[in-house]
Amino acid sequence: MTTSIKQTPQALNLDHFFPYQLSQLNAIVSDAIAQLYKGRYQLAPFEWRVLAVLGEHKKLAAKEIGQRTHLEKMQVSRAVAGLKTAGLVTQETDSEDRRITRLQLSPAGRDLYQQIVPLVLAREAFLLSSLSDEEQQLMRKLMAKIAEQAQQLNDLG
Amino acid sequence: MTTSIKQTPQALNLDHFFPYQLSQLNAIVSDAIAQLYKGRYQLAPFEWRVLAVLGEHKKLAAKEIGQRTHLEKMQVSRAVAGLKTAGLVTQETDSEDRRITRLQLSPAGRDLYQQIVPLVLAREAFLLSSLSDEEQQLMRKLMAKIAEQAQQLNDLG
DNA sequence: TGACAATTGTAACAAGTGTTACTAATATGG
DNA sequence: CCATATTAGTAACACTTGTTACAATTGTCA
Repeated sequence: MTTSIKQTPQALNLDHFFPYQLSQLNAIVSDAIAQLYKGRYQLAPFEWRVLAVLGEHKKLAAKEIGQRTHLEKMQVSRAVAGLKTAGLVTQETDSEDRRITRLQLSPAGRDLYQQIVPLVLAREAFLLSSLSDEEQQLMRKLMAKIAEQAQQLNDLG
Repeated sequence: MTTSIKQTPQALNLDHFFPYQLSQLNAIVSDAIAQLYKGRYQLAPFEWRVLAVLGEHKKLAAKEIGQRTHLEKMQVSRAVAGLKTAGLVTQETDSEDRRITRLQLSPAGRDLYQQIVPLVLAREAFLLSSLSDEEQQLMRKLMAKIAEQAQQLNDLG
């Protein structure tokens, strides 16, 4: 729209550069959430994500987990390995297609999930608590708009 | 504010979880920018960031670069090593304090900087182009608010 | 001064992540 | 059916990143 061509030599100030601001925000928000599962429950970020989807859906195949978490299958494999070692998930091969392994939370995993989820949601609420409901709505809307633009660029290669 | 205590078992849906949305947005926005310096100029993300601050300020110490880019000193060291190998920065030890090495862009580095900056700023503009000026202002304001909340959490440990 | 602490930057190692290759199982199609 | 292709998941390798330890230089205070 407003593609005004400037003659002045363009300068870049990182602190005012949107993608940089975004990555900084993401870093501290991620840290704020990671605190909850890292120290207390010894989970890695990907493990936490896998645990989260297994909490909502029981008996998922590894591939399905990957789709829901947007993780590569290898990342899922490693996260599952960690969670199995910790005794948080159980694995059984599908009886109809033995290539597939069905995963679900163990009782311990479910306990942990039910402990963490309220903490995590409370943090999310705290993070957003200085925004009004309208502002929260708007924030998500604006994020979606920007995501759409970025996706366009990435789709080109 | 609206901290209503719910009795219903809380559920977590990743796709509606704000920190997750944020990390997804950051990922695609980062990719959209990285395209510009990765393929064409063979720069790593940290190298690009170091280049960016050296473009605005000449003759910085490695430590100062770290402060401005929010990178660890080791990350700076490696980025600088890469940039030196590529002939984009020059290094000389400070005459007053020989622990310090003063860094600045080489002519080639400055050329590259001046090529990349317009591209990068144009992408930033495109990313934000579906937002009105007011929305852009608001977006930054909301991001700052959330960052403040998150920082609070992280400062506690 | 001169011994000890602090600072700057890098090297060396550990840990994590991505990429490719592979095994096991199932689908396809001549 | 049997050879080939495809799919699910993992192992093995290379590469990146983080952590710790260190050498070199300067500051500090008895």
